[in-house]
Amino acid sequence: MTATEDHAGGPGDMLPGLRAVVDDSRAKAAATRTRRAAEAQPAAVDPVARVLVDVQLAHLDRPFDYTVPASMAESAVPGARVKVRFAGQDVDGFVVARAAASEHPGRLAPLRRVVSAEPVLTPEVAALVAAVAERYAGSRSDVLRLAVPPRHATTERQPSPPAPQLAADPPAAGEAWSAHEHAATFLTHLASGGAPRAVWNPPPGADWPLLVAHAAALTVAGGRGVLVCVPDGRDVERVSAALDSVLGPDHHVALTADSGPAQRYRQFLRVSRGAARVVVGTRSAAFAPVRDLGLVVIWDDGDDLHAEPRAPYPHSREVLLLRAEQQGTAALVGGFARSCEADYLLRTGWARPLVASRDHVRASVSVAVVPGEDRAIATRVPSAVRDLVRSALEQGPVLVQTPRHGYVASLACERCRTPARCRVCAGPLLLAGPASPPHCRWCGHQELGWACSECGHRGLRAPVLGDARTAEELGRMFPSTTLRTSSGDHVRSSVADRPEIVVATPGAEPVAEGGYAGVVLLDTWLTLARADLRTDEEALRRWLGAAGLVRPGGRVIAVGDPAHPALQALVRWDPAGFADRENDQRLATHLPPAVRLATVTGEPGAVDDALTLLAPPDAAEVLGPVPVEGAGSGEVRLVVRVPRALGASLSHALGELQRVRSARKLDAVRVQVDPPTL
DNA sequence: ATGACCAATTGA
DNA sequence: CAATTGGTCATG
Repeated sequence: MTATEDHAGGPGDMLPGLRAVVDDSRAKAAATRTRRAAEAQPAAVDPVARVLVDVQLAHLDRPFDYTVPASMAESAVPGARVKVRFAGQDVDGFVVARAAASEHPGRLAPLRRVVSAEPVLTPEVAALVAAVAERYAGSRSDVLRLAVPPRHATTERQPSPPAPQLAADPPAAGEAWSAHEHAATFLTHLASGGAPRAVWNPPPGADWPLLVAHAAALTVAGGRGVLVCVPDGRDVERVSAALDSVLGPDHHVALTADSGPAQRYRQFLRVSRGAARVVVGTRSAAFAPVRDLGLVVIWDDGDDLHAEPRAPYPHSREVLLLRAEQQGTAALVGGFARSCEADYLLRTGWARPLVASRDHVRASVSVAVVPGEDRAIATRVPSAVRDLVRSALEQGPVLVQTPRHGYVASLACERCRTPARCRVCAGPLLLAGPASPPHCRWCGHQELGWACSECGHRGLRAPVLGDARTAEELGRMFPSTTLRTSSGDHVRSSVADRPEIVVATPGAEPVAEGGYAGVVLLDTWLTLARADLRTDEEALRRWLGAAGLVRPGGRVIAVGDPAHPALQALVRWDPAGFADRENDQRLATHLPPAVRLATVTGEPGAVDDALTLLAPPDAAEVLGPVPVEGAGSGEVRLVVRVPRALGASLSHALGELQRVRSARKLDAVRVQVDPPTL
């Protein structure tokens, strides 16, 4: 409507209803004019907003300046979500800072809209996101997606109830930690606001969630916040319960992937608003905006669940260590096992060991290894194991750990034991389930009418079986004992203190109230049979994880080769010595963590371009490109490694590669720094 | 990415 | 000589 039309007829000519509409539209037009004017008018104080725009392109991964309209002066705070015009499009972004002036020589565009004045990206987390992006040669926008959960407007409108008052007297942490040498020093520093850093290996049977809760309570009593990262939801539950028992209810939040968007955002806001000072969660929690962070804890850092599967694939341990460094916090890198990376922290002097004395460990558990009996005998349970189970059942529950289905080695002829091989490619045959035909592990060919190449027999046997068959076998051996299984999609979180047998796959072991009277580790040779860099480290981690659930004075028995170094480390309960020796080997063979290693994967042409663009440090070793293993993707992979001290320059070179590649519109390649497997 | 801009190339 | 295409550059 134009001004002329506006005044075309007198108001008296109009019907009352129509007149109201016109008045209303006039008022709206006026309001629009004033709003436009206000927008054109920049804010009186700090009229420049530095904005991180959510754009995928690597070379645009830096802040851009916008003017802050006066109307947004109060709401466009650092950390707020905004919409801005960028390269002709409306894109999302975060305000990372406000400034009095801009370095940018051209005209600045105004912020389009403040989506929410809630400061969800704190300066500390923004700095962490930048460091993680740099470390993993990724973009900040990718890391931001991992760090800040999606907004939930309804939830945001609700206030976050503050945590109740702390009990005046936090329970004695020193007593809980008394089995550990040097614990008093560590805890004293922690309580007084210091930043002690430790690699922590509790003795078998230790109630580690309770120890974490005590360390957290000391930190909170000293006026600082705590962040705990654990591998999975069950561990979150355990630590959560321990925190409730030590701190009282409502002092912490639990962040897990499987809560819905509203619940997730509510918990996030409780943290960012300072209503809760302690956070426990799975890997995404590593970015939680805990106020005045004083302590970071990672439990079982060797578990591959800590490795983020989305670009740029950061590992919780590295995120937390970067954070401890940036924010000057204390750190606890804990687990029954000691990862090579944790051992490296001790070698460089970055952290100190926090472990129980040998005497205490010896008194806590006895571990034995027995060789497997003749495989022709149709049982996997040697008599020594049977005896241990029988006597342990008189005291309480018994845990039996059995390798997963996925680890089943090749099938063999039922009669002559000749390994069954694929007729197409001679790969090993596997059984996916009881009803499906055997298939080849290499080419996937389904073998319908298999017959043994040696004797012509048509029956197959699996030399090693999954948890269901193990349970069956044990059921026949102990017919009057209750038998439970925990694996795959029916994971049990705990079992009562009753004489029963619990068969579980690695990582799915239930906790026993009061601990297991006995722990049995079956088929250890199978876990060791995988061909991977970390096979031995991973095998020992799994065994220690199960054996750690034993009660003080309980017994552990493993079936396998007593001469194997990993099993010897188990018998001596020596995660430290094992990690140390393993790291010596890594050093000699130029493998992580002694070196920093990265891969570049993609189409052959794209990887070729990347290779010419990459300017790695002089000492870098470039291997490949070689075709990626696994059925015909056609992709190739480049491996680049440098001495550990040059890790940062390698990361930087790879980041630069991605920026140049993206600016020149070359085909994408996937860069992975510290890939968990190779 | 997307759009702007410039230069070289093509067609009448 | 204009129209078209391809490359480079910036994005606030």
